[in-house]
Amino acid sequence: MPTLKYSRQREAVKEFLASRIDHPTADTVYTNLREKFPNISLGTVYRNLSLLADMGEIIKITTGDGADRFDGRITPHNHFICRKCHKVSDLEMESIDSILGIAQKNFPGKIDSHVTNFYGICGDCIKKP
Amino acid sequence: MPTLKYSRQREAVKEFLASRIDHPTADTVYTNLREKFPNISLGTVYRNLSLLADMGEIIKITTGDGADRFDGRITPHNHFICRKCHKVSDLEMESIDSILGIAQKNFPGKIDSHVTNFYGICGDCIKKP
DNA sequence: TTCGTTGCAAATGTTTTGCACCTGA
DNA sequence: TCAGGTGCAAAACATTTGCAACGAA
Repeated sequence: MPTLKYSRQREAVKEFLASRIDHPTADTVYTNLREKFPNISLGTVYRNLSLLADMGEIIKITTGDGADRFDGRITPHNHFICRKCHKVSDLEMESIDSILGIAQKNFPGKIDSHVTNFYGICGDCIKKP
Repeated sequence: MPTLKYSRQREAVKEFLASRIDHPTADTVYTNLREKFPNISLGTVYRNLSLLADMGEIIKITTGDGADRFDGRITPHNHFICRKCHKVSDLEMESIDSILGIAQKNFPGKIDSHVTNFYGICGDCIKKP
């Protein structure tokens, strides 16, 4: 692996994600960064998102519903995806990492992590008709 | 929603998935069904996979690693994805649905389900260098 | 100077869709 | 008959990549 070099664009991607509590797609990151870097390209955004995710400085969220989303919050937490408005929310909940032990029983490989996404109707959508 | 009509192709898609314990992609389904239906199109395969998944007769698995996969087994279970060979396996484990209650605490919406994928190194890859 | 990074555009891989024809009920 | 299903090809998306120019160390 090559040594990373500083880049304004990469810093801006990270900073932008840290400033948001929603979970932007690559395209949203791109659109917003264009204000500060009018010439930034989508390829650069994808390259940096991928690098940052590999380094563990951001989290990539795959919902299976359109484009991947990215999260600047890296403390362990889970996500909720609304079936109606497709919004992704952070869940404030106690750790469920004990499910790793449950899954590991009788399994011949080595399980080291899990990704759990919860689904349902979000608080906002419940109120609407 | 329109009334479904019988179709040989849809039956064959369902039957093919029921016959496999791995978790084929749409393209794998397509390639295999071509033996029985030389003119079947990828579009038809996708349309039927999508229909069957909506009806709950098969499960769509999004791993975030290449194409989606499909599972003909619909009894509740979880999946393991190997970081090395990217194989998807069924996990035989006790229910972890109690995490729904944990997630629901302090959450304003209505959580009705979860998808949990486990990651690590599978039994086969552990043996290899 | 060196080598990672960027912008641009083209390419890739996956999935969806428009349309004319076919088929089950 | 008629609404749903199919094959084919084109389109739509999301993401990746080749390359020449740029910029940090």
